[in-house]
Amino acid sequence: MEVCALKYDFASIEPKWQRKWEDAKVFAAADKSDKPKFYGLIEFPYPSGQGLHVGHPRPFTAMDIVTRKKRMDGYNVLFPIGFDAFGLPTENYAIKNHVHPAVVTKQNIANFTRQLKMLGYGFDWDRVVDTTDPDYYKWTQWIFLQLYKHGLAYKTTMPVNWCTSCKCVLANEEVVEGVCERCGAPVIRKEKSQWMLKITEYAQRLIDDLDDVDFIERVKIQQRNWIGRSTGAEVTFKATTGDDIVVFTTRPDTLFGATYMVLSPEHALIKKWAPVLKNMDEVAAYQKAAASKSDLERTELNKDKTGVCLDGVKAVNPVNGREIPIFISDYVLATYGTGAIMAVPAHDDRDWDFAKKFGCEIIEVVSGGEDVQKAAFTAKDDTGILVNSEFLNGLTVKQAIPVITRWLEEEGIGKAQVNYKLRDWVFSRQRYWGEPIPMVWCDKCGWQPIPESELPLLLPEVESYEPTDDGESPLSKMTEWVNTTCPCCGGSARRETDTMPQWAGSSWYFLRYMDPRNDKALASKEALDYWSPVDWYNGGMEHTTLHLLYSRFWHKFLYDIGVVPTKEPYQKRTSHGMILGEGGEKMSKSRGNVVNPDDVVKNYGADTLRLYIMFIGDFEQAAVWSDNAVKGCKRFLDKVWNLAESCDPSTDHTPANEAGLHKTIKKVADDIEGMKFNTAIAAMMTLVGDFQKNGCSRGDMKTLLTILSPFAPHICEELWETLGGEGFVCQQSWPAYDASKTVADTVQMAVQVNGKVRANIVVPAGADNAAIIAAAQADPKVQKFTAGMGLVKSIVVPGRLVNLIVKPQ
RNA sequence: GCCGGUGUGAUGGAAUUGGUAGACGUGCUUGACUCAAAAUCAAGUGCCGCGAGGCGUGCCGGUUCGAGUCCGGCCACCGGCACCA
Repeated sequence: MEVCALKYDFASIEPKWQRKWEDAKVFAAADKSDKPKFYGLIEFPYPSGQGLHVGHPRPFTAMDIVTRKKRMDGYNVLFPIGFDAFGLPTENYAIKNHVHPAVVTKQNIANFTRQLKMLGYGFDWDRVVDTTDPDYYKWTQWIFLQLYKHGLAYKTTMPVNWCTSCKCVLANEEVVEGVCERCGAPVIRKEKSQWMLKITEYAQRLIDDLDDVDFIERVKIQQRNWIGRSTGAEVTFKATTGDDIVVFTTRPDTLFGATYMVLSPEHALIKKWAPVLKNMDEVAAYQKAAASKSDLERTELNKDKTGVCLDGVKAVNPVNGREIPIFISDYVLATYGTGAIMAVPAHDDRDWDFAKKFGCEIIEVVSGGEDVQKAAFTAKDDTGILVNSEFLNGLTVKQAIPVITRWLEEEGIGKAQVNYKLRDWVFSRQRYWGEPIPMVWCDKCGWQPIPESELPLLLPEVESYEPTDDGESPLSKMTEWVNTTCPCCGGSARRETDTMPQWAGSSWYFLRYMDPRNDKALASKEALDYWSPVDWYNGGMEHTTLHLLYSRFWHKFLYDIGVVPTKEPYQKRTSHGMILGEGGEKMSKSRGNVVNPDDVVKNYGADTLRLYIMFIGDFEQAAVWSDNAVKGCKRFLDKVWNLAESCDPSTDHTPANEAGLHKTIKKVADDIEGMKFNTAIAAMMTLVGDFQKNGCSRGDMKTLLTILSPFAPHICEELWETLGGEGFVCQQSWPAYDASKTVADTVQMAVQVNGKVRANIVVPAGADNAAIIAAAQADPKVQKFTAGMGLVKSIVVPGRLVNLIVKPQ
């Protein structure tokens, strides 16, 4: 990166104003104010050892611009920052370098703080939170206890991801395409006892309340898909052993076409049936094979259906009394619905594949498709008509579903049912660097929460941060910490040694900002009432189904127990595109295309970096970093600097600039609100071009500095001071926009003949259509195309164009 | 397979939502300044054509006085989910 000749000394100007802002506390939010409040939020960063990369400044600068504008509009603004500092990379670094993770975290936060201040963000630095601070995680633990007390936290044995090489449990996010993210070894499922949070209890509300918030549509869609609601029916089949087999189906209308059943390999009935199954050896072998399969083997790589038919038990189809075979197969998941299905091969692709392989009967019950012996007919709309289904015959699919559902209810063999793909949240990690789960196991009393008065439950010092060979948390080796007394009976008991996942601290941090030093509550009622909800939250799409969903869940719970005043935490959610390295690839150390903000600031200054990162393209789309294009923004700031030096101090008014100035005031304001930062900057570049042509007054310049200041705050403060402006430019009011000032005397209009542009004419503003058409027809270039033709029709779009439709006479 | 998104000059991207396609930036060309270079300033820059003019927003068709924008049918790339019954 080459260094341009210095036009202005950003290296001394920028720190100067950062110091002045901090000394004057211009960005501190007031706890009480007559002004309306505005709470702008960005996702707090994970303080990694690498420091900020250029991906961070995109959302940060955007929200900094928005909040600086809101202050100028007269709002009491809360724009906070903090650090989401628990997590694996820090722990791994600590293991490798034999440093305490807390020490590493402290260093990293210091470096991030330096970089964030270097970029001139208007954060309220008095409200910084750090999720690893005991004064903070005390309340994370407190929320967990409330969840437990309300029956939303429970411990259960369930299959988890297990890395065969690291011998440790992995979070879903740590499993990439079926292998361990760290070592590349295959990941299998292993039964382990885990703390779980009942997010599923909130599934419907998490869908419904999306209607009340202003989230960009793709976020809503992705959340709805992730929760995955489907409606259908539960139907009970009788087995020949007398047992009930309950299935979930979205297509109860196809019940007459159910020719076999499939249970997941883990289904509880199989154990019960073991004595009567003639091929139990084969069944057990299949179960074992399925259990040791990785997710990858079980899904993507394994399109071929496998399974075993149970020999000795059959099921009875309740609608027609027919005996049908029962299989086990791993294409039926234990964790969805009831873990059992009725198979309708004529109208389900998966069942059809299975039926073909295992020779099951395929009976058409919905007509309207191709031959069901050749392919399944799956249309759910009104194109299909029920056949071979007795009392359903002749109905469409849509009509048949309520009829059969009512029938099932009347017969007592089924009911309408809703299912969700969303699973409960696995909340345990066998790791050191996380919040200890404040629970105690007593052999007599079972799991007991520790008393709230004992919070925070501090993370103890340990010798080694590595998980044990059998995948237990490092805390399990701390016998003097683990061994404790039962809060219930006073007998000896053991502490939970698992810690919380990284998502815990980030699920409520925005509440702590409202009242960050409170030691009586996670935040005071007054602060929560005043600041809630977050007015505008911008963050990455990658957090849509994890952080964003988790924090909405916790917030709804806190609302239910009367802690927070709103059902939803965030009123508005937007999302930015990624910054890619040169060549259009993701920035990564291995590709060597990482851009360090420190270098850019050193060479061009923070204002140039801020401006460029906002000018780079559509905020919501991915954008490719270009060292070259940064220069354009530097040149623009140099021009602004030169103009301020050469502007006419004797006047505050230049008639030639008036219309452009007012148009730009409006354009920039609208574009900030609509996150179209790139076109806002383009408009200011155009205005500066006009200033260069027309000359400009000191007043013109001061107005420009005011609207440019949210984008490039340091240079604007400096020039504001030079031009004799009062106070800080960032504390000025946004300039008033006067629409009447933008009206010109004449307008240019395009003239089309038969839809093609042939000329441009200038007409007085407000000319009537007849005059415009006459002027158009009088233009020599137009006459060339209308000579000898008759005017059939004319269309006038005021201020834009006139279209003459002509035909040979 | 399902759900989203995107496709416009050499290039990053604009286009008041149906009204002059290519704003603004980069790059490139030419000129000024300079011994020279950088920086800066000025002019030019979608394609074909000397010109008049013609052609152009992934492809094919449609609606309209008028389509990048709307409708129908394809193609390509990106992101998310994925045996969810």
